[in-house]
Amino acid sequence: MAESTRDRILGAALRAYGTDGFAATSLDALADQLGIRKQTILYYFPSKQALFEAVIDTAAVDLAKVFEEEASRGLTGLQQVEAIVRRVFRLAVAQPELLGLIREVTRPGSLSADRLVTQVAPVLDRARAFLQREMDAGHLQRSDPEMLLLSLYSTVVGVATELEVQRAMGLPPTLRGTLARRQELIRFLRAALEPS
Amino acid sequence: MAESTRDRILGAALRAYGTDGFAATSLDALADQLGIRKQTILYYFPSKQALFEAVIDTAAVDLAKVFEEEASRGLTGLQQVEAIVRRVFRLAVAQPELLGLIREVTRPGSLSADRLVTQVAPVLDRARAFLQREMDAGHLQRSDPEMLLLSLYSTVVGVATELEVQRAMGLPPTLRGTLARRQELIRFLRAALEPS
DNA sequence: GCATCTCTCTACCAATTGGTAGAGGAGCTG
DNA sequence: CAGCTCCTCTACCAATTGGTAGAGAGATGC
Repeated sequence: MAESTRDRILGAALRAYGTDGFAATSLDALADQLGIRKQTILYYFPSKQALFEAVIDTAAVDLAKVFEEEASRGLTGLQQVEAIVRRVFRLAVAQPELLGLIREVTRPGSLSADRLVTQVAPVLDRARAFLQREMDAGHLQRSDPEMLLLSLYSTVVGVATELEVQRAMGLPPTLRGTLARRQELIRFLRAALEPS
Repeated sequence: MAESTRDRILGAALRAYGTDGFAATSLDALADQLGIRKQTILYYFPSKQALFEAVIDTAAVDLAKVFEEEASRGLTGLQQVEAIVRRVFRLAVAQPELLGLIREVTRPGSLSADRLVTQVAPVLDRARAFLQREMDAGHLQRSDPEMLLLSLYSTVVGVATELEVQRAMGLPPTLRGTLARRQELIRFLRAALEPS
């Protein structure tokens, strides 16, 4: 069965909001892109805001699934961290708009941040518990797991999504360049996390 | 002498663009905020886009000055890195909209990224040279300076600006919380950069 | 065959958008 | 005083915005 209209709208909206941002994307532009009328969008989603929230919800589910999947392999210490980093990079290449949406939603003062955040909270809890456990087991250098998690988040998402900054530094936006960056990031993280 | 109208406009625009984003900020809203008419803004800046570019230009100058100032103290290795981190955090507290603007401008696919980026390029060059030099001198763990710089950038700016993610993790957005985060980040970076 | 439900459309609308044209006041210069 | 520049304003405008009302087409159920 072909993709339903509703799903096509959600997909296009995710791409647009995750790339150009919510405010910069009009319903008309979205509809044009899909070859439908704006009123069709408003049939499925009662308002632009409601569409945004639906996009966030589906993105949250997708993200949670990705991480849940990657975390349930039972790896330990740095191996698990590396696996997650690789997964995030795969996501950044395959679905950059998903990480772009996170960036959009987590803008300081965002009203919709809670919506994403409460749905991803279990993933964060799990991650924090993992870090704590691995520190206790001596597999990772000991520090505050909450703040370490924040540092990890910033570093990984930043390196995976800061394409313009990378261009500014003269780093090529090619697949090969991305993989090199991933490799270097893993080295950086290993140095920071390996128990001394 | 009181602040000129032009400067007041630039200041309000920086705050608005750096917080709500370019697309979400109308000239009318900006004018209301300043107690003037939109046409006064258009007298000083021929278009909304031109205003944005002027904001970027002044922000670039400010940013370059901040880093230039902090880099000219002749510190070495981790001390210099720490000093910069502290400075970025001071900026994040005193002028969050400046870092917010960076975030806005460096959005993937941004058309104005070049404008900021070419002006800050000398700072990046200097930073890269510094890292290279310090690695050669054995003050920092050896790695690719370009990619290390990207990791550093992502981590520092992320930890300093990802307020919503921090709230999501239950980290308090207080000054004390921010300082604790800075401290933890420095520890993280020290672990990653200290020569073994 | 008829009614109902689901979906997409045309036709509008009021509000807001960025931008133009030009009036008019304040202050300086001759 | 006359003329000029600098600045801020009022008065508009066309285009775009998110959203409403409701027609019509196709499938489904009785």
